[in-house]
Amino acid sequence: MTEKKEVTIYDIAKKLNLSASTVSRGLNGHSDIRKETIRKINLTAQAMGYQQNTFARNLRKNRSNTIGVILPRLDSNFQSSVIAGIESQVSKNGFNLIISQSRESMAKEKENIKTLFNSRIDGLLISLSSDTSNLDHLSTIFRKGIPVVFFDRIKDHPTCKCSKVIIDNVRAGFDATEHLIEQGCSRIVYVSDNRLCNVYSERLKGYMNALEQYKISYDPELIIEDKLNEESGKRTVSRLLKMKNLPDGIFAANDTSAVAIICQLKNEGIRVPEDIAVVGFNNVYISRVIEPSLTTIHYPGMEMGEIAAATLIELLTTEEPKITKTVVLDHKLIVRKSSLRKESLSAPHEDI
Amino acid sequence: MTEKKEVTIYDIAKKLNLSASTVSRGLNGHSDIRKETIRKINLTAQAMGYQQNTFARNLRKNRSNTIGVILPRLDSNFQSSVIAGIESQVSKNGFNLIISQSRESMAKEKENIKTLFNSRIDGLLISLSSDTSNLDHLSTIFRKGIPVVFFDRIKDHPTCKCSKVIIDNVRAGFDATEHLIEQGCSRIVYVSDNRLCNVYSERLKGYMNALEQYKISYDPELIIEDKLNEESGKRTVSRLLKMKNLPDGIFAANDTSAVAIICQLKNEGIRVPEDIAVVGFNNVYISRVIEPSLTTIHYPGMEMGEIAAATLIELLTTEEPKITKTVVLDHKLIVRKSSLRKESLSAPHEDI
DNA sequence: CTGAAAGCGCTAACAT
DNA sequence: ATGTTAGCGCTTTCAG
Repeated sequence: MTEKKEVTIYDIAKKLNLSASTVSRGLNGHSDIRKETIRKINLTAQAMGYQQNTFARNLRKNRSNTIGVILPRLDSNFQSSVIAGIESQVSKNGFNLIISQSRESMAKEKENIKTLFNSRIDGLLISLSSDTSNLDHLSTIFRKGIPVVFFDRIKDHPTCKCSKVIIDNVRAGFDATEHLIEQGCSRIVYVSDNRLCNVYSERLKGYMNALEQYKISYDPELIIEDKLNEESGKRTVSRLLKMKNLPDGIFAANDTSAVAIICQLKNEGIRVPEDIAVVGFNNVYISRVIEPSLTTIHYPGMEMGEIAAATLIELLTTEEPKITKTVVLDHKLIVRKSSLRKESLSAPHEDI
Repeated sequence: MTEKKEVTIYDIAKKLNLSASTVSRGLNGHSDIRKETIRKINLTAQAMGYQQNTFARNLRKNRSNTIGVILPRLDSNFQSSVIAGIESQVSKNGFNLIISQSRESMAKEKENIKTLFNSRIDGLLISLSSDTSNLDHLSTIFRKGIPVVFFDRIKDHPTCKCSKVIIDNVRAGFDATEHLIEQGCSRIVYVSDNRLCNVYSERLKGYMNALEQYKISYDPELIIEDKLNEESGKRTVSRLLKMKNLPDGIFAANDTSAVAIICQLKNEGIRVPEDIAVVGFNNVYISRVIEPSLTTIHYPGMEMGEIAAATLIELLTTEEPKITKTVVLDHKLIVRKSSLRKESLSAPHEDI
């Protein structure tokens, strides 16, 4: 209830007839303190209820021991599994974590970066917002030499090379589109958010590659760009309905939009997959709940988080020279009912 | 790229021929510095790229200017809207935020508290995990006199009174159950997580009240306790199927479990709402997507977060005596298809 | 209205 | 293997 005076290393030192520096070294397990002394120090620290003052430590060491994370949204199965992966690595290595979300806005991302910079993070993990057009807002971070690892939504900086953890979005886009083609679709719509964002432009590229490989002509009308959220489904479907030739397949660059689109198609009396087959991206929980269940691309969020964090921590804990790397994780097409028009070809599977 | 020396208040002082203390005061808008001097200080601080060193400031003031948040999960529409509300208040008032999740585990919650305590948070916002049986793990927080505000999942402490932001769960449980009764259900199952948690025990109480008011006899077999997640739906349904009398209504204490239950009921060939009507709780997005759409209880997460944060900040910024309060927000029954057996009585509405 | 000086708690040369 | 000393950058009495 009352704010007692905090126990400091001086209090411990006095009690043990040692100097503060010895106590400090002991507490940090410094190698040139006697084992026995270390034991005594830890014991009395414990007994006296000593709690390290991180402000003093950070002030002195000019390090915060904290890693910042910025990602587009927290309320997503996928992104929160990334967080879980990050957290496990970060706490295992004794770092702290500050998490912030950009809500798909570059302006908010800029604010987040400012806040994290002012908190003096030692390193940054970031997955960019969909409308982030450049990395200028990271300049303070780069200028101060704070290591950055990108995951999922990345962008290259002209001069500052950073490590990245990604999937092969071109290949994934190809796989999704190819699957629709194999299911007999030939007028396939691609729905994405801002193509400034690598994941959307690369999935588009994969889509184009598939069309090309299967000799399907490309119709620019079929490329739709909107927010990929719950509200955009209606808009997208109404655009589709206005086309003279109705499409027979939709590849949506995330599950949320695929689900919203399916809901709206059903409202309009259009059958999925018979009239239009749909494929999403991310394999979030709702993709199994919707009817028909959603065919989608799965990739491992937790693992992505773990690897990104481990990569950053390595950068933070090893000596120079900083060597950067790009890790590409595997993805996988999960076939469910929303795209299955030829049951014979491939049975739906629910293994993930 | 290079780690330049940071600009300090001494650098500013030197440039302006002032003392560091004047600069410090000026930067903090202290009232007894001349307006003109303040302006000059701010201008040159800006020009020199001065960034306050929070470690030094915190060390000196023995305050972190940081608020800690602990909640059960981040990957939930509801809880992330609470976060959004918290964030808006916190940043508006110049505090920082550390967010952590307990993943419905008291052990994890204990760790979170330890971490936040070591980060020397000035105040704590917490929604308890479902299996938190007591507040012993908060003792360090209470002992140091750190203000705590509970929201949603609360528990009373024998001696330390705290402010709370909640809904009337008894009433909400009553409303949900009454609705099922009005729809002709008489064997109504109540599905919840751990009843140590106020929200679940109170919703049960509301359920009991409704049964009593409508003279429906209470059958303890119909009270089911499990985790309320995606996996538990199967278990719950298989328990129901083993009953000699199949129930005709289910009140699930959250939407996730209601959805999982509906999916499994459908798998088993049981019709919703004809055979069994279902009501959930929270009004998350998926409740609108599932077929049939889910009747549920809505309550305002964002507002809950805003009020909780504002309450804490008031505690932090005003002088003693600390006066605590309890804010009860309104909830609302959203009727959708999963419970509608008598269309005449009340049409489904989708206004939220 | 402004300045001088002390000190928050810790770590790291530099001694011994 | 341990002690001495200085200083990280800031705020805040106390003094003018």
